[in-house]
Amino acid sequence: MAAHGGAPGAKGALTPRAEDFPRWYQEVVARAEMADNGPVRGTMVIRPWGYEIWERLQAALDERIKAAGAHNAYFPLFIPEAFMRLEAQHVAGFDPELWVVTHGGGRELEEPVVVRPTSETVVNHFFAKWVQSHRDLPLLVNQWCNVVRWELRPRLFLRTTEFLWQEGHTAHADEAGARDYALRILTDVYQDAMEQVAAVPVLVGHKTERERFAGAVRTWTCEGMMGDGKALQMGTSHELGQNFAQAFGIQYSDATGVLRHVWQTSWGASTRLVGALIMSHGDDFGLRLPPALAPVEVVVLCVREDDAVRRAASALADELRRAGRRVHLDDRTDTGFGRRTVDWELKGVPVRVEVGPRDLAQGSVTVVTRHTRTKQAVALGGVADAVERICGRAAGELRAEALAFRESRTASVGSLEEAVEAGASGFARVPWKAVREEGELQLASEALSVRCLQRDDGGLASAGEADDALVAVVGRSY
RNA sequence: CGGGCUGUGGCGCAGUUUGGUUAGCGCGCUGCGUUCGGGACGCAGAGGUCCCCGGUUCAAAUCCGGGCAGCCCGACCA
Repeated sequence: MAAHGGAPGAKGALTPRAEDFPRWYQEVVARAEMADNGPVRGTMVIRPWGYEIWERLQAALDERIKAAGAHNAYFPLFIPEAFMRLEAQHVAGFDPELWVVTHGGGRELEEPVVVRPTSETVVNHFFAKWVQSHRDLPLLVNQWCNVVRWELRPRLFLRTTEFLWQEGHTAHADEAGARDYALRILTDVYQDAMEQVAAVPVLVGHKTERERFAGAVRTWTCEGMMGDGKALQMGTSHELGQNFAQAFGIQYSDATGVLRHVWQTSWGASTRLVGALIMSHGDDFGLRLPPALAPVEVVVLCVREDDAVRRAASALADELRRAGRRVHLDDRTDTGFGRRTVDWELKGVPVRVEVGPRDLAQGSVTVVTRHTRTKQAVALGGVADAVERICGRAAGELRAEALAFRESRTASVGSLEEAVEAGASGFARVPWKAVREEGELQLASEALSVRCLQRDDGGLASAGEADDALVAVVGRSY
């Protein structure tokens, strides 16, 4: 680690990741002031530091979703229970997770109302109304909202009863149109935002029948590896075929006047991504944020109470702001220097500029890079450049580190037995032929699952390509 | 829903076995002062239905009965 590391084992330090990863995670969430448990079991209060990170992720996704041609809309929280029952697999998939409102206005409702676990059904109810002609297609809609699902074992950001997400719903004239769009969302929206913005490398592929979304014909997924070697599903894009179109009667007249059912997709990514960020990049000192997602990119810290220090720090903060950075000036005099540095480190602020009398005597300041925890003396005139350089490199370095970690924990094997062994600490790449449905059952008994199927070179299967030629990525998961 | 464990200031815990004054400790919080180059220190404070209900007893955080809640591990999920 860095030569200037904090006192190891200092009271109040985080539990080391290697000692107890889940505990480390909880402590980071609490002490970086990202979230709290809500009063109703499984609910989550997202605090400003966590929410601002989400807002930046959201902006990155929203921008890409719009670039893919979809428009935002909003559908209601409440869904008639009858809607949920229209598509058989969908019902079966979600039934155990539903929250149902039975009372309103002090009376029992004649027809219970479901709190949306996803909006598939309401959206399609309206698609049936809006789609009449081939000229109405493709219809590309996205919504940002909360959804609610019964959860047995909640964990902040990763799995909560209520969470925030984006759900896209589209209708296309033909199968290829739907399929291409689902893939476009997977790679151009999800994979790109995760790798380029969140700096989390992901594997892309499709789910096995067992892991597929209820009602989909194919589920595409982005899977990341967290700091403990477990997989996290970070975004999914579904080809729905005509399942919902038939259940909801979504039809259009084609150019020859023939009535046809549409082909559809749906896709979602949630606040779980905040958890992915924590677990991918965090270290024993707390969060490490890629600058693009950091609520504060640079904190300018006065080492001690001193007029010259304060003036210099304030001037530097202004200069950095003018350079377009999100800057916070920490000139608190009621909290010790050590405490303040540790707090900013916990929160993952990418760059710390420490201004003290000793620095100023040299005409310089101390610039600290969070993700490497390295310090350097920088001349006052060169601070903006130094910050620019660090922020420019941080995401790439975090991504490379995460990728190297994933590769160090990934083994290519030939048999199910070997996959079980390798999957315990990371990912096992094993021919799907060696697994299949029977193998999946055995994996489940070892707390493992097939995270996705992909080509040996990491590429996506093409239309009509048999799973037999593909590789299964096996691992533990969240 | 099966197995294990725990409920004590905001958080983490001790005390319960063997009932006994005013229920402690660490962190956090408030005030004052000294501090401040990697989680500072002193002094003075605030903060409690000991999960709930009932029972035993002169006396219950502690013993008994019943309830409730939460955590961890297994079957489902973004």
